[in-house]
Amino acid sequence: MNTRFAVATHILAYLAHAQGQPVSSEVLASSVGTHPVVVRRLMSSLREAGLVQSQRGAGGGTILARPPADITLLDVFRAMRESDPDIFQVGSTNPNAQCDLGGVMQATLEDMFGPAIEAMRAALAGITVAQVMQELAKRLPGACPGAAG
Amino acid sequence: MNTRFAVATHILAYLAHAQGQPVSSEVLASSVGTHPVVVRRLMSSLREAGLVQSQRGAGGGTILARPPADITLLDVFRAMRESDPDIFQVGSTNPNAQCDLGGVMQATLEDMFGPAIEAMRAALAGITVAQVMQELAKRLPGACPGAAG
DNA sequence: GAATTAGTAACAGATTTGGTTACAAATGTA
DNA sequence: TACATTTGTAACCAAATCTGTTACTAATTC
Repeated sequence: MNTRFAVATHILAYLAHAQGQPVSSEVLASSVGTHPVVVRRLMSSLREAGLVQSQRGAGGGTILARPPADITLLDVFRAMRESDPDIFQVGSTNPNAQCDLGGVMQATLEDMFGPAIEAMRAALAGITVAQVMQELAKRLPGACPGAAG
Repeated sequence: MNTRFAVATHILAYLAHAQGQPVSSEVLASSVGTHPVVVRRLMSSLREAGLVQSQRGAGGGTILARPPADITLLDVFRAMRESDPDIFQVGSTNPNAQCDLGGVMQATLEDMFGPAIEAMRAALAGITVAQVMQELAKRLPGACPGAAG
């Protein structure tokens, strides 16, 4: 899900840069360096999460559903988690049934992990797509004529 | 790596509970609910990370290489990362070569992710195996006679 | 020398992932 | 209406990964 998260953020930054102009999956795929269907597949998650809106047909494409400053990396992260719901869920295998250490271990780890996960969430929630776009713009001083990628 | 992390922590808590008595991979596997070879495989990482020491032969097994209070979940996390070095590395696919957005995007995301990762690391570093063991003991009031699992 | 235990290679099965093709549905345009 | 464009989605393949397992070697104790 590394790549999914990176690609999703890439896409959102691109859409932010497009300022409301619909962008096709083909253009996005070209920028990201993947197949348009991969982009559309990923877009499904972003759409379900309410981060983007798509329109079919000629001249169609995808736009941001909210201002870039109102979309945080935590939103993106959550959107990606839809299809991968337990990244941070401490996985238990099939522990000894005679004693309940397995279940207790899982619950314990989840509890002890809690603060770590919360810390990460808080940090992610502090970064917006607008910030990512700005940071990108800083590092790409006109290198890509007319497009974010 | 969810399960690997959980199993590793499970093992370390067990070893902490054993208080210096070597524990065989068979016993650990039984507690975790997996195959002894899986345990030994995982133990390789823990050994390389300097968290445990093993001894072959009759009466052999594995013991903690340090006091449980000196082993944090961050240590465990790092040990697991050995074989999975880029969990937090923002993966780039194969972005458009014409403009360098791909590389810039990766670098940017890594930078913006940095604080989030640091926050998580700090939280993990604040939890020791001794604490996990204590927490487990609290929740297992004598349920498992003579062993942690 | 026998028994026990770790270390490790090798393999099978299941799952996941990314890329691809294919096609239906929607939408704008001539 | 007919056509081109674009999304939505299913299906499939190849590659990678992970877990469990077998098998064997090396080390250590008795």
